[in-house]
Amino acid sequence: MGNAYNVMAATCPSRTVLHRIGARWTVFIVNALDNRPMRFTELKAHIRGITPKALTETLRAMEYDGLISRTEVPANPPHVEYALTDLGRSLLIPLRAVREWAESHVPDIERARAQADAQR
Amino acid sequence: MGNAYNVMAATCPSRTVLHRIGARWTVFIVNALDNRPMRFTELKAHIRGITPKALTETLRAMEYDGLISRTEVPANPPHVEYALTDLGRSLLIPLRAVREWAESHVPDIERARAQADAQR
DNA sequence: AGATACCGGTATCGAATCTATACCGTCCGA
DNA sequence: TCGGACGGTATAGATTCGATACCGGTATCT
Repeated sequence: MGNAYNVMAATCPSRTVLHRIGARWTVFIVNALDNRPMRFTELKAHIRGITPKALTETLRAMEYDGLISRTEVPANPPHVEYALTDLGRSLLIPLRAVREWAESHVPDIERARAQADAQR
Repeated sequence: MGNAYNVMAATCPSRTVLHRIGARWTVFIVNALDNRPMRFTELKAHIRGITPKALTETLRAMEYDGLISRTEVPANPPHVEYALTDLGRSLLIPLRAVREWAESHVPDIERARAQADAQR
Protein backbone atom coordinates (compact mmCIF):
# COMPACT_ATOMS: atom_id res chain seq x y z
CA MET A 1 0.00 0.00 0.00
CA GLY A 2 2.68 2.57 1.00
CA ASN A 3 0.73 5.71 1.67
CA ALA A 4 2.25 9.17 1.48
CA TYR A 5 2.00 10.04 5.16
CA ASN A 6 4.57 9.36 7.86
CA VAL A 7 3.98 10.23 11.51
CA MET A 8 7.70 10.50 12.15
CA ALA A 9 7.97 13.67 10.07
CA ALA A 10 7.40 16.71 12.27
CA THR A 11 5.33 18.59 9.70
CA CYS A 12 3.30 15.67 8.37
CA PRO A 13 -0.46 16.12 8.82
CA SER A 14 -0.64 12.59 10.20
CA ARG A 15 1.30 13.89 13.18
CA THR A 16 -1.52 16.21 14.19
CA VAL A 17 -4.00 13.39 13.63
CA LEU A 18 -2.03 11.08 15.89
CA HIS A 19 -1.74 13.85 18.43
CA ARG A 20 -5.50 14.19 18.50
CA ILE A 21 -6.11 10.45 18.78
CA GLY A 22 -3.59 10.28 21.59
CA ALA A 23 -5.25 13.08 23.52
CA ARG A 24 -5.93 12.18 27.14
CA TRP A 25 -9.60 11.22 26.83
CA THR A 26 -10.23 10.32 23.18
CA VAL A 27 -9.62 6.62 23.74
CA PHE A 28 -12.12 6.58 26.59
CA ILE A 29 -14.86 8.30 24.64
CA VAL A 30 -14.44 6.11 21.57
CA ASN A 31 -14.58 3.00 23.72
CA ALA A 32 -17.55 4.29 25.71
CA LEU A 33 -19.56 4.86 22.53
CA ASP A 34 -18.69 1.36 21.35
CA ASN A 35 -22.18 -0.09 21.11
CA ARG A 36 -24.61 2.80 21.50
CA PRO A 37 -24.94 6.59 21.50
CA MET A 38 -24.75 8.32 24.84
CA ARG A 39 -25.71 11.62 26.39
CA PHE A 40 -23.33 14.10 27.94
CA THR A 41 -24.24 13.22 31.51
CA GLU A 42 -24.21 9.54 30.74
CA LEU A 43 -20.69 9.76 29.33
CA LYS A 44 -19.57 11.74 32.34
CA ALA A 45 -20.89 9.03 34.67
CA HIS A 46 -19.50 6.23 32.56
CA ILE A 47 -15.98 7.61 32.26
CA ARG A 48 -15.22 7.99 35.94
CA GLY A 49 -13.10 10.93 36.87
CA ILE A 50 -13.47 13.01 33.71
CA THR A 51 -14.39 16.63 34.38
CA PRO A 52 -17.14 18.32 32.40
CA LYS A 53 -14.57 20.69 30.96
CA ALA A 54 -12.36 17.89 29.65
CA LEU A 55 -15.41 16.08 28.33
CA THR A 56 -16.73 19.13 26.51
CA GLU A 57 -13.37 19.94 24.96
CA THR A 58 -12.67 16.41 23.83
CA LEU A 59 -16.15 15.99 22.38
CA ARG A 60 -15.87 19.28 20.48
CA ALA A 61 -12.49 18.33 19.04
CA MET A 62 -13.71 14.89 18.03
CA GLU A 63 -16.78 16.38 16.40
CA TYR A 64 -14.56 18.83 14.51
CA ASP A 65 -12.49 15.88 13.26
CA GLY A 66 -15.58 13.98 12.17
CA LEU A 67 -15.16 11.17 14.68
CA ILE A 68 -18.44 11.68 16.49
CA SER A 69 -21.78 13.35 15.79
CA ARG A 70 -23.64 15.60 18.19
CA THR A 71 -27.43 15.53 17.84
CA GLU A 72 -29.91 17.63 19.74
CA VAL A 73 -32.98 15.42 20.10
CA PRO A 74 -36.16 17.55 20.27
CA ALA A 75 -37.99 15.10 22.49
CA ASN A 76 -39.64 15.91 25.78
CA PRO A 77 -37.48 16.79 27.60
CA PRO A 78 -34.98 17.58 24.86
CA HIS A 79 -31.50 16.14 25.17
CA VAL A 80 -28.22 15.69 23.33
CA GLU A 81 -26.85 12.48 21.88
CA TYR A 82 -23.27 11.72 20.97
CA ALA A 83 -22.53 8.85 18.60
CA LEU A 84 -19.59 7.50 16.64
CA THR A 85 -19.56 8.31 12.94
CA ASP A 86 -18.35 5.75 10.40
CA LEU A 87 -14.91 7.29 10.73
CA GLY A 88 -15.09 7.06 14.50
CA ARG A 89 -16.19 3.45 14.28
CA SER A 90 -13.16 2.66 12.14
CA LEU A 91 -10.99 4.20 14.85
CA LEU A 92 -12.69 2.03 17.43
CA ILE A 93 -10.94 -1.04 16.04
CA PRO A 94 -7.37 0.03 16.94
CA LEU A 95 -8.43 1.90 20.10
CA ARG A 96 -10.36 -1.05 21.45
CA ALA A 97 -7.19 -3.08 21.00
CA VAL A 98 -5.25 -0.47 22.98
CA ARG A 99 -7.83 -0.55 25.74
CA GLU A 100 -7.75 -4.35 25.86
CA TRP A 101 -3.97 -4.31 25.97
CA ALA A 102 -4.05 -1.95 28.94
CA GLU A 103 -6.60 -4.05 30.79
CA SER A 104 -4.84 -7.33 30.17
CA HIS A 105 -1.26 -6.25 30.92
CA VAL A 106 -1.71 -4.58 34.29
CA PRO A 107 0.07 -7.40 36.17
CA ASP A 108 3.05 -7.32 33.78
CA ILE A 109 3.49 -3.59 34.25
CA GLU A 110 3.03 -3.73 38.01
CA ARG A 111 5.64 -6.47 38.16
CA ALA A 112 8.07 -4.39 36.10
CA ARG A 113 7.51 -1.36 38.30
CA ALA A 114 8.00 -3.32 41.49
CA GLN A 115 11.20 -4.81 40.13
CA ALA A 116 12.50 -1.38 39.09
CA ASP A 117 11.70 -0.01 42.55
CA ALA A 118 13.46 -2.94 44.22
CA GLN A 119 16.52 -2.43 42.09
CA ARG A 120 17.21 1.04 43.38
CA MET B 1 -11.90 -14.02 28.87
CA GLY B 2 -13.42 -11.23 31.05
CA ASN B 3 -10.50 -9.89 33.03
CA ALA B 4 -10.86 -7.99 36.29
CA TYR B 5 -9.68 -4.61 35.06
CA ASN B 6 -11.79 -1.85 33.57
CA VAL B 7 -10.29 1.39 32.28
CA MET B 8 -13.54 3.24 32.88
CA ALA B 9 -13.12 3.02 36.66
CA ALA B 10 -11.21 6.02 37.95
CA THR B 11 -9.18 4.05 40.46
CA CYS B 12 -8.49 0.98 38.34
CA PRO B 13 -4.78 0.35 37.77
CA SER B 14 -5.49 -0.12 34.08
CA ARG B 15 -6.32 3.56 33.99
CA THR B 16 -2.78 4.53 34.88
CA VAL B 17 -1.48 2.03 32.35
CA LEU B 18 -3.63 3.52 29.63
CA HIS B 19 -2.56 6.97 30.69
CA ARG B 20 1.06 5.95 30.26
CA ILE B 21 0.47 4.38 26.84
CA GLY B 22 -1.38 7.46 25.75
CA ALA B 23 1.43 9.78 26.78
CA ARG B 24 2.47 12.16 24.04
CA TRP B 25 5.50 10.26 22.69
CA THR B 26 5.10 6.61 23.69
CA VAL B 27 3.42 5.64 20.44
CA PHE B 28 6.27 7.20 18.47
CA ILE B 29 9.00 5.44 20.39
CA VAL B 30 7.33 2.05 20.23
CA ASN B 31 6.85 2.41 16.49
CA ALA B 32 10.41 3.67 15.99
CA LEU B 33 11.86 0.62 17.72
CA ASP B 34 9.70 -1.63 15.57
CA ASN B 35 12.42 -3.63 13.86
CA ARG B 36 15.69 -2.80 15.61
CA PRO B 37 17.22 -1.21 18.71
CA MET B 38 18.23 2.41 18.45
CA ARG B 39 20.48 4.82 20.22
CA PHE B 40 19.35 8.00 21.94
CA THR B 41 20.59 10.30 19.17
CA GLU B 42 19.20 8.02 16.51
CA LEU B 43 15.76 8.11 18.09
CA LYS B 44 15.94 11.87 18.40
CA ALA B 45 16.72 12.17 14.69
CA HIS B 46 14.09 9.63 13.69
CA ILE B 47 11.24 11.14 15.68
CA ARG B 48 11.36 14.62 14.24
CA GLY B 49 10.50 17.40 16.61
CA ILE B 50 10.95 15.56 19.89
CA THR B 51 13.09 17.44 22.41
CA PRO B 52 15.85 15.65 24.33
CA LYS B 53 13.99 16.31 27.57
CA ALA B 54 10.78 14.72 26.33
CA LEU B 55 12.75 11.81 24.90
CA THR B 56 14.62 11.21 28.15
CA GLU B 57 11.50 11.39 30.26
CA THR B 58 9.47 9.10 28.01
CA LEU B 59 12.30 6.56 27.76
CA ARG B 60 12.74 6.53 31.54
CA ALA B 61 9.03 6.01 32.11
CA MET B 62 8.85 3.24 29.53
CA GLU B 63 11.87 1.54 31.04
CA TYR B 64 10.25 1.75 34.47
CA ASP B 65 7.15 0.09 33.04
CA GLY B 66 9.20 -2.67 31.44
CA LEU B 67 8.36 -1.68 27.87
CA ILE B 68 11.92 -1.01 26.74
CA SER B 69 15.40 -1.94 27.87
CA ARG B 70 18.33 0.44 28.17
CA THR B 71 21.73 -1.12 27.58
CA GLU B 72 25.08 0.59 27.89
CA VAL B 73 27.23 -1.10 25.31
CA PRO B 74 30.89 -1.09 26.43
CA ALA B 75 32.21 -0.96 22.88
CA ASN B 76 34.61 1.60 21.58
CA PRO B 77 33.26 4.24 21.76
CA PRO B 78 30.67 3.12 24.30
CA HIS B 79 27.06 3.92 23.58
CA VAL B 80 23.52 3.26 24.75
CA GLU B 81 20.96 1.09 23.06
CA TYR B 82 17.21 1.17 23.57
CA ALA B 83 15.17 -1.84 22.53
CA LEU B 84 11.63 -3.13 22.97
CA THR B 85 11.19 -5.83 25.57
CA ASP B 86 8.76 -8.70 24.96
CA LEU B 87 6.13 -6.63 26.73
CA GLY B 88 6.93 -3.64 24.54
CA ARG B 89 6.73 -5.79 21.44
CA SER B 90 3.27 -6.94 22.46
CA LEU B 91 2.26 -3.29 22.76
CA LEU B 92 3.62 -2.65 19.30
CA ILE B 93 0.75 -4.62 17.78
CA PRO B 94 -2.04 -2.24 18.84
CA LEU B 95 0.12 0.88 18.59
CA ARG B 96 1.22 0.07 15.06
CA ALA B 97 -2.45 -0.20 14.18
CA VAL B 98 -3.04 3.25 15.70
CA ARG B 99 -0.17 4.69 13.72
CA GLU B 100 -1.43 3.12 10.52
CA TRP B 101 -4.91 4.44 11.18
CA ALA B 102 -3.51 7.95 11.58
CA GLU B 103 -1.49 7.73 8.42
CA SER B 104 -4.28 6.31 6.32
CA HIS B 105 -7.12 8.57 7.49
CA VAL B 106 -5.53 12.00 7.06
CA PRO B 107 -7.73 12.88 4.07
CA ASP B 108 -10.91 11.90 5.93
CA ILE B 109 -10.04 14.09 8.88
CA GLU B 110 -8.95 17.01 6.74
CA ARG B 111 -12.23 16.76 4.85
CA ALA B 112 -14.20 16.75 8.12
CA ARG B 113 -12.29 19.77 9.41
CA ALA B 114 -12.77 21.72 6.22
CA GLN B 115 -16.48 20.96 6.28
CA ALA B 116 -16.75 22.04 9.92
CA ASP B 117 -14.91 25.28 9.12
CA ALA B 118 -17.18 25.98 6.17
CA GLN B 119 -20.26 25.42 8.27
CA ARG B 120 -19.45 28.27 10.62
C1' DA C 1 -47.14 29.75 41.60
C1' DG C 2 -42.98 28.58 43.76
C1' DA C 3 -39.49 25.40 44.96
C1' DT C 4 -36.61 21.78 43.41
C1' DA C 5 -33.98 18.87 40.37
C1' DC C 6 -31.73 17.42 36.12
C1' DC C 7 -29.38 18.43 31.80
C1' DG C 8 -25.63 20.36 29.22
C1' DG C 9 -22.64 22.77 29.67
C1' DT C 10 -19.06 27.70 31.22
C1' DA C 11 -15.90 30.37 34.10
C1' DT C 12 -12.10 30.73 36.85
C1' DC C 13 -7.84 29.70 38.89
C1' DG C 14 -3.89 27.18 40.49
C1' DA C 15 -1.07 23.06 39.47
C1' DA C 16 1.07 20.09 36.42
C1' DT C 17 3.04 19.35 31.93
C1' DC C 18 5.30 20.34 27.59
C1' DT C 19 8.56 23.09 24.49
C1' DA C 20 12.41 25.71 23.28
C1' DT C 21 16.90 26.62 24.04
C1' DA C 22 21.18 26.58 26.08
C1' DC C 23 24.53 24.08 28.21
C1' DC C 24 27.66 20.07 30.08
C1' DG C 25 30.91 16.12 30.92
C1' DT C 26 32.95 12.18 28.72
C1' DC C 27 35.13 9.93 25.13
C1' DC C 28 37.45 9.77 20.82
C1' DG C 29 40.16 10.83 16.41
C1' DA C 30 42.96 14.13 14.05
C1' DT D 1 45.01 20.00 22.01
C1' DC D 2 41.24 20.88 19.38
C1' DG D 3 36.86 19.67 17.74
C1' DG D 4 32.88 16.87 17.45
C1' DA D 5 29.55 13.14 18.62
C1' DC D 6 27.08 11.08 22.28
C1' DG D 7 23.83 11.11 26.05
C1' DG D 8 21.94 13.61 28.31
C1' DT D 9 20.55 18.32 32.23
C1' DA D 10 18.97 22.96 33.53
C1' DT D 11 16.06 26.66 33.17
C1' DA D 12 12.32 29.43 31.80
C1' DG D 13 8.09 30.28 29.39
C1' DA D 14 3.93 28.73 27.27
C1' DT D 15 0.31 25.50 27.28
C1' DT D 16 -2.68 22.29 29.11
C1' DC D 17 -5.12 20.07 32.85
C1' DG D 18 -7.92 19.34 36.83
C1' DA D 19 -10.85 20.93 40.71
C1' DT D 20 -14.49 23.53 41.78
C1' DA D 21 -18.17 26.62 41.40
C1' DC D 22 -21.69 28.32 38.87
C1' DC D 23 -25.60 29.03 35.25
C1' DG D 24 -29.73 29.12 32.04
C1' DG D 25 -33.38 26.30 30.42
C1' DT D 26 -36.90 22.75 31.12
C1' DA D 27 -39.70 19.54 33.88
C1' DT D 28 -41.68 17.92 37.90
C1' DC D 29 -43.47 18.24 42.63
C1' DT D 30 -46.27 20.53 46.10
